Amino acid sequence: MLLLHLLSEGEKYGYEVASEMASRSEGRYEVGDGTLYPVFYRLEKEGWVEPTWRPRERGVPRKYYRLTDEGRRALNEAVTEWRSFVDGVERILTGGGES
Amino acid sequence: MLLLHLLSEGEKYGYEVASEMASRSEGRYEVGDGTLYPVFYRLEKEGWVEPTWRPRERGVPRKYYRLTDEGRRALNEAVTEWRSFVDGVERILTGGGES
DNA sequence: ACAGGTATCTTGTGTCACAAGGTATAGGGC
DNA sequence: GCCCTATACCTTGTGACACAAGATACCTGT
Repeated sequence: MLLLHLLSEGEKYGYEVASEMASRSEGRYEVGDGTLYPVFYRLEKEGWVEPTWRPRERGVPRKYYRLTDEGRRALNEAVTEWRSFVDGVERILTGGGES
Repeated sequence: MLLLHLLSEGEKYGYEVASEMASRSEGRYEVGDGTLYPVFYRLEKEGWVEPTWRPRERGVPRKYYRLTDEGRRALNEAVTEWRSFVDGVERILTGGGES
């Protein structure tokens, strides 16, 4: 979901997303690349993102991912589901418990 | 965390907790017993809960779990961590993204 | 030359949620 | 008496996944 969201801001490549996750979360969500790339593959398999290799004059080529329309739908759905989940947990957590 | 919280309301047994999860969440978190019991074992191994077998005049005996002081500390810590996590996700989710 | 940052990918490990199956007791319907 | 359902506990196997570690390759600064 977070990956899809970051891509909704525009085409990005893996390393960039990883850096953004780390900086935006102030170092609390340092997702390693060994975790990141498999997630991209899953999203691609679902048809939610589309990769494009962009060679550069200098440096190794970058694989940019673009969010598809399907992906945007999936993102909205995922966010709704996430918020519902959080609400549910909070309802159990605040329901009658003392501590 | 949810298990610990439910036990913080008083000694409970497995089947009871599963039912409460389902009813409180209005059927959205139906955790099966094949999931539940292993969780109890993990909590017990950490010293956060303590089981007591209570035989009944009728029916199979029930295994009640009680939250320890250690468990109460762990619960508070887990809730704090959970809220921090949710805040972090929300920060990424609302930070500059259009949809 | 070499160290460190950029950039992608693969493999192996351990954890865990869940489904499915097993055991046992009790009550209700036929 | 017999089956079905509900209660109540437990175990095993499967599949998914997060993560660490390692591999490859290019570029920059010292």
